Amino acid sequence: MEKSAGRRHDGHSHGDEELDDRKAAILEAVVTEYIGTAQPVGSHHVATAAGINVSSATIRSEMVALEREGFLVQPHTSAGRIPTDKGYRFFVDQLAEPGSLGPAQRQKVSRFFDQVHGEMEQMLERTSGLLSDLTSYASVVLAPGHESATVRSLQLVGLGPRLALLVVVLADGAVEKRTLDLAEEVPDEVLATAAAHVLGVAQGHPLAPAPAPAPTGDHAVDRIAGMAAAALGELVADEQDRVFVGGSSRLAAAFDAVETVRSVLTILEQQLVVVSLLRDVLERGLSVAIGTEHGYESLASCAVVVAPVSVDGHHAGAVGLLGPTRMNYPEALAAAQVVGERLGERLAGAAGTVGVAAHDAGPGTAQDTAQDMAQDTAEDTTHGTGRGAARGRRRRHAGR
Amino acid sequence: MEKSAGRRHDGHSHGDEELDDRKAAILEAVVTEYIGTAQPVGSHHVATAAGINVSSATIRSEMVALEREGFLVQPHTSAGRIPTDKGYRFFVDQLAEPGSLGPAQRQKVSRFFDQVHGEMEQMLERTSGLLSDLTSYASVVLAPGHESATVRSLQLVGLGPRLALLVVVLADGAVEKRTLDLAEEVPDEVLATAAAHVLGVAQGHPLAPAPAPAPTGDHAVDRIAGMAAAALGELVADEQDRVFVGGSSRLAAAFDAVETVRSVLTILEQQLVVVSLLRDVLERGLSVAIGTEHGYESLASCAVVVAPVSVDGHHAGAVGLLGPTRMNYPEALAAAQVVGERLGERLAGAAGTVGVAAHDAGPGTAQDTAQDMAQDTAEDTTHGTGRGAARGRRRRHAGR
DNA sequence: CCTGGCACTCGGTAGAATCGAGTGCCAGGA
DNA sequence: TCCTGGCACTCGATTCTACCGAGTGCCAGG
Repeated sequence: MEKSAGRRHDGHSHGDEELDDRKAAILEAVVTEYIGTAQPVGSHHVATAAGINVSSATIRSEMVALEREGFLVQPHTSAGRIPTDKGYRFFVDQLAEPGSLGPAQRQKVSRFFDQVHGEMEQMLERTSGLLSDLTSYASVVLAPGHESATVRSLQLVGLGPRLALLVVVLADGAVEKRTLDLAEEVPDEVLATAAAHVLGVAQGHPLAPAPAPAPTGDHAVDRIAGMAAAALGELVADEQDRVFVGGSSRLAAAFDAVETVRSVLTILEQQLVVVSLLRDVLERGLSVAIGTEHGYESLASCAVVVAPVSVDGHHAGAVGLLGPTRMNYPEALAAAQVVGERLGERLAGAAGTVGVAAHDAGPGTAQDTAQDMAQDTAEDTTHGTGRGAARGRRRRHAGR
Repeated sequence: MEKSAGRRHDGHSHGDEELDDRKAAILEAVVTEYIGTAQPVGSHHVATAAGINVSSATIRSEMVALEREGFLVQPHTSAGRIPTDKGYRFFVDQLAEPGSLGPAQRQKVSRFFDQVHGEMEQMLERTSGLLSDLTSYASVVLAPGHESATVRSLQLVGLGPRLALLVVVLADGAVEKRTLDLAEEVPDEVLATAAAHVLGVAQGHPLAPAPAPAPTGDHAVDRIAGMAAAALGELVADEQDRVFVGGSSRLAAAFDAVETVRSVLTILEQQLVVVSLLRDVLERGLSVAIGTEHGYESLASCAVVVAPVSVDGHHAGAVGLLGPTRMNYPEALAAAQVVGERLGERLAGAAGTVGVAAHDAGPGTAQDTAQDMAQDTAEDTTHGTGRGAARGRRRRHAGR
């Protein structure tokens, strides 16, 4: 082992190695084939792939090199090759064509966003269903936090003799609530006065821990106002990250080991984990995390595709896809990208000026929108690492 | 086949047949063993089971009869027996001892309900996690509908120039909201007036389609009031059934065929189906639906255990468990029963007088509560059919 | 009516044989 | 120097056989 005559065009060998065109083509063929069939790919298959014009023997020797460099592995001697995580990574960064959605899918998306209605929670939930439908992978939608949304309205509603509900409406349309145990009977007028008082302090500011309410003369009012103010603070801690998971049944189809399915489902159930997973990946500027690139052991056989949802320029949540490492990256990336974008537009519209979009837009309109979207996708899709990945490289075998 | 000398003590033979004690004991042994091991049970195993004092040969002949009558099946000749759905049904109705939770589990429940806090959605979600933890099955919590809850407060909050949010607070503490596209700019005062106007009509009544608001003089107010009233009607249709599913990863452990897992997960994702499933089962007065007893093909290998959640005497939602037909019925029934009851109490408390329970109740208190609960369970648990199932029958092998 | 005994069934396991996809290597040729 | 066809070899998957043993149905005797 460690044959001395290593074939490196490049001096350094950490991570983002270069591969000559032929190796790259072979790697691409292997990945593509394996994604499709889930079977180890042999040299012969690669030789017959489009765009490759060398014999299987040559391919074999190249494969040996690719294996030595960590892009491929053999499950056992005398079997075909399987891509490693590193192999997938190279594929995603350097090889995969942007890939746009098929027309049917594009139409699905357009139709969805034309027709979806209802409040944010419902919309996000359905969006996750859409993503999962488009791709056949499990999907995750991370709701935008309300960190920056300011308080628009605040109300105290009496529910029982000693029970009241604090209802806060934020500028982005979110409604938060919290029951307050008043400990003694409080007349409605006091509730109203206290609410008005707290609103005076909080209005226009984002939800934040306990903005101290200035004391009035009235003891009862002050007490209630204090409680409400404290509850405001708890609200922000309480319900900040909401996650919507869709299509978890797809996981069962994607993995054949029932144990894998179980462990992945377990992760998906822990919303905290899902949130930090998506956050981590996004923060590192990635849109794809393959295998062990994120830190979660039980997701070692999974890949995660994430796309940000931006409303008016700044990040507000994210959409993600969770599938096997042998997922169809181009498609998944395109789907996440498009849905994330459209969702962002939609959210901006809802909170801003446009309001609920016209239902039943005619087929003509839908068509146009789909066209725009296809454009966007083909041009803008940037998938890959944040570390200045070379873009627009290579485009062999032009004709599929 | 169709041996003429059928051994029926009883004349009629539809559904709820009687079994003599020995057959019943054998059936019970088979079910118990199979639930534990998931392996076909042979006559020898049954013979060594507690409470059975006949030879394996005798058991074999009894088993033949049980098979002929449809309580057992053989996967193939020369294998042990497996209970049929009918076998499980008999077991649940006639044989299974009520079964209470173990002390550790009881404590878990008590602790949970002592500590849980936050708003209803969050509580229900966690409750479903609790149930699933207790039993290792997937759990479903059906949120109480707001059909009977009356409107307490109604507010229109301006979000943008032509956008407002209708916020309705119901007497049970639920908050419903809906964005309204106002089509033109409307000053806040008009929104407030319109809201007050609609509230005058709707307050104290349950949410219902379009309670027509009487016209005032002001055209703008009337227009907004009309929109708000219409939105009220849509609210009731929109968000009526909320379902919380927990522990779906348990399904992967319960079934070994990945295809089964997939199809069950698919069902769980369709909330409508889950809702009507639980409803159906409850309506038929059952607390258990085994195999094909409910109509859903893809759940043929599942059993569903349901317990009602009643708040102040009337039904308000339900809790359910979904597992393989070879589930541990006594335990599942007890868990669902207890959690359903406690959840009901808790909900009644939240909407009524008690308010948020004291946190950090000392171990003494928790202990007492657990005791009460155990009592309740042992005495009251009625699991079985609505068709006047004979209760308190049979109790062989007293000493376990 | 129960029981021990007996012949029989048949799924599951183990081992041997076979198949074939795929490999590594090498000598010959462009 | 690099590619290619050829060849021996590996080894998982498949098939076949034998065999074990859990479990059965049946029957004669208690």
